[in-house]
This record gives sequence, structure tokens and C-alpha cells, in this order.
Amino acid sequence: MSVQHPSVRFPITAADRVLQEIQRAIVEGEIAAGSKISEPELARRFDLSRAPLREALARLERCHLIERIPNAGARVVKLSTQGLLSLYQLRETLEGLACRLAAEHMPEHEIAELRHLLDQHLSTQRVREGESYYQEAGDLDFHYRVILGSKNDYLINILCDELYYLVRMYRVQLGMNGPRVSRAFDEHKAILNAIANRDGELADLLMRRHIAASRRNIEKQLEQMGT
Amino acid sequence: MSVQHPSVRFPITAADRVLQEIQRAIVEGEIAAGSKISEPELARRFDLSRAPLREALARLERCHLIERIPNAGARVVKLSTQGLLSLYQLRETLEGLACRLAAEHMPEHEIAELRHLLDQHLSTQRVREGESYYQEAGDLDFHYRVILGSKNDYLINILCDELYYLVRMYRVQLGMNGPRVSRAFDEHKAILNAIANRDGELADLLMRRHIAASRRNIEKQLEQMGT
DNA sequence: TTTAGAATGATTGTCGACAATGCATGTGCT
DNA sequence: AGCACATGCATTGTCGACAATCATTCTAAA
Repeated sequence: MSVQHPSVRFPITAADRVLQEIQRAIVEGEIAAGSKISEPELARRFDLSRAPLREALARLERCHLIERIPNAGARVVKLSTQGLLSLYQLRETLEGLACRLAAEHMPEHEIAELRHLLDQHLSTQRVREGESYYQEAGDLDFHYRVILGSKNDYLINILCDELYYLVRMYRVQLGMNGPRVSRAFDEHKAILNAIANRDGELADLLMRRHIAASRRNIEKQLEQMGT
Repeated sequence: MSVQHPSVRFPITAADRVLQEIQRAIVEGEIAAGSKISEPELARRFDLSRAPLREALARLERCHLIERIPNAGARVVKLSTQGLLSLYQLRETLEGLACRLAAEHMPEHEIAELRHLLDQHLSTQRVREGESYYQEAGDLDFHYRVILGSKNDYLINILCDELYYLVRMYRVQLGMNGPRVSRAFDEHKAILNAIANRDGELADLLMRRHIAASRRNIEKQLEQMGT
């Protein structure tokens, strides 16, 4: 069901392992947004030295989950309307590009697999109506494959390594669900058709709209919470 | 003449200092492209421990100047036509976006400063005809300010921190000069005018063309060298 | 002779301790 | 009372050494 992440090679090193754990903890809010990060504390908590921990922190900074100030420490990033706007502005443009490139470079068999994936989603959608987790995983899975289909390593790196977890953090902590769940499938289908028809321009447009709609949805949630 | 980089805070820590030195060395080809990186060797060369050096290597990986394989080591990135194409595809889209946002968000005084900068370039251009270094610095300076004018932190981070040095590496090692030098100024001027007129769509288009032209120029050089 | 495997060497990953820096509390002066 | 400064503490940055892993070379068997 889920696709393996390019950079999420199996946790070879201890730093890799603790990185994944902290990533999950931050994304799911287990470590509160805006809270201070203490290296000695985390080192004790995960039972390892500060050396691999600092390596993990460096990568957390890379994917914008924490912010470090030299000689002062690190803080978990704070969610904000401004940040969400900036992030989704980027996603619109970048994933639009990814779609256009995917329409050019995605091999036929990958398109077939992606179509198969959407069919699976459609069949499970009826059953799991309202359960946002599966929807989210499926949605991200779709976006993932399109991005990988672009065959542009830098683009893949930015979207799948550097922005991915932050996007997930917004979606998890603000709760991406509601009536959009069912619409997303149709939009995915339309995007896929455009890619299959090798119509990069249309795929680009549809993806940008798709993400813009998603942004407005989360923005609404954010305003209701009154941040 | 040159604008200070957001992330290039003054080398507070030793890791910061050595990072800048290695960055320069790689960009200018002093450390050959494709060569293997030896941690002990670099540690001796820059006279510090491996701890800050590894911190620097982590950041070098972040800006795509080296590639690391767990438990195996790191290699300086190799320049390739494919890599250049992917990189400039991204730049076209991203800097286009930066222009559109700059047209919306750039305050008047920054636009005035940018216009002043271009006048300076025009006056020094006659004198330094053919000297590619100043041209390059000036060009990058212009792009820099536009990007900063977008006021989108993620976009700024990607373009100024993660892709900047790689772009410079291609330009330095392949030699960005020739008849395009004079044209670039006119294109900059046109972009600036679009931004000043708050015409984001036009600024976007002009910047994408500008970068596409630059890409073709370097591509030509690369083919002649026969890589 | 070729190939599989083991030993060797070097490199990376990790650890614990020390040094340097920043933050907070407390003190003295205006 | 309020502010500037000094002191103490906690945290971060750096170091040297050890452990684990990988690449290479040498050996031995087919």
C-alpha cells in the first residue's frame, strides 16, 4: 500500500533509526510544536550518544522540522498560517512541474501501476469512509509516485525529503479530512489521465488546482482553531 | 557589491568556517569533481577534529556538492549534462515563482536598490568587459535579491542554500562567459521593470526565458568539452 | 587459471569527556 | 526602584579514542 521513500533506506546507522523516531514524534505532535530540544535529554530518551543524535538533528533541520541557532539550541518548528501558505505555494509550483515532467518521462508500466493503485483506493474508500489516516496515506502515496515519475533527482529530493514531513505535520496536526476526501480521488484520477495522455500542461494545471484546494481546506481548519 | 547570504551567517562555529572553505574548494574545482572524500585527510588539512568536519559534510550533502553512502564514504558530485538539465529545469520554475512573488511582495525601496544595482553593473560592464567573474557575481547578486524579494522562506532556502553552490559550480567549472554577458543585463532590466510594474506573470515568464537561455549557453559549453 | 573465501587494513560510526559559549540568577550602583 | 554587571549553571561545540563496517589483498581449492 505504501511506497518506500527514497531517502528512507533501512535504518542502517543508529542516527538513521533515531531520526525516524524523532521525525514521527514531531510530526504526530508527541514532541510539542515550538518546544525546545534538549540534546542530553533526547540522548537519554533514545539511549545513545550525542554524536548520532546531532547527526539526526542536522537532518531534522534539513526537513524544516526544527530550527537551530548556533550555541543556543534547537526548537521544534511552530505551525503558522504564513508557513502553511508559503509551503503550499511551493508545492503547487513544484508538484505541478513534477506532473509535467511525469507526463513526459513516466514509463507506461508505472502509469499502469498508478492506475491500479487508484482502483485500490476507490474500493477501500467505501469501506473506510471518514478514516483520515488511510486517505492520507493513499493521497501521499499517489503524490509520491507522480513525483518519482518526474525523474528529476533534485525535484524528488526537495519534495520527498525536505518538504514531505512538514506537509505531513500540517495535515496530521490540523486534521486533513472532511468532504474533500471523496473529491480528492476524482482529482487524482483526472491528473493520472492527463499524464497517461502525455498532456503535461493539463497535468500541471490539474495538480496545481488540486493542491490549492487542499490548501484552502487546511487553511479553513487553521482559522477555526484560531492560531 | 555582493549581498550577504542568509545562511552564511558569520562563521560562528569551526564547522561553519571549514564548511565555507570546502564549499569554495569544491565549487572552484580545487577538490576534483568525482573524487573521494577522506575524513581523516580533510581533518588534518583544515586542522580540526572529525566532529565539526562531519557536520560540514552533512551540510555539503544538503547542497548536493557531495554524495554520501552509509559506512562507505563520500564523493564529490560529478557534473553531467543530465544533472545540469535537471538543475536548470528546477531553477526555471522556482525562480519564475520567485519573480511572481517578488512582484507581489517586494517593497518599493528594495526595488529601488535593485535598480541602483543594475545601473552599477551597466557602468562597470564597459570596463570589465570579458571578465567573467564580476559578471557572474553581479548576475548571482541580481538573482539573489529577486529571490529574497519573494519573501517565501522555503523558496529562499532552496534556491539560496541548497541549489546555489551547485549552480555556481557548473558556472565556474564550465566557464560562463561569452556574448551572453551583455544580453543578461538587458534581460535583468526587463525583469526588474516587470517586478516594478507589479506584473508577476510577465516577470515569471521573463525569468524563465532568461534561465533557459543561460542553460542553453552552458549546455553548449558542456557539449564542446565532450563530457 | 579462476574463483570463492578469509584475513588485513583503512575508513566510518559511536562514545565519553573537556572546552567554550550562552542564559539565568543574584548583587551592587545610580 | 531600576539597570548594569558579575557570577554560576546548563547547554552546545569540539576533541581523541574505540568499535563496527567495508574494501582490498592474499590464499587455497576447484
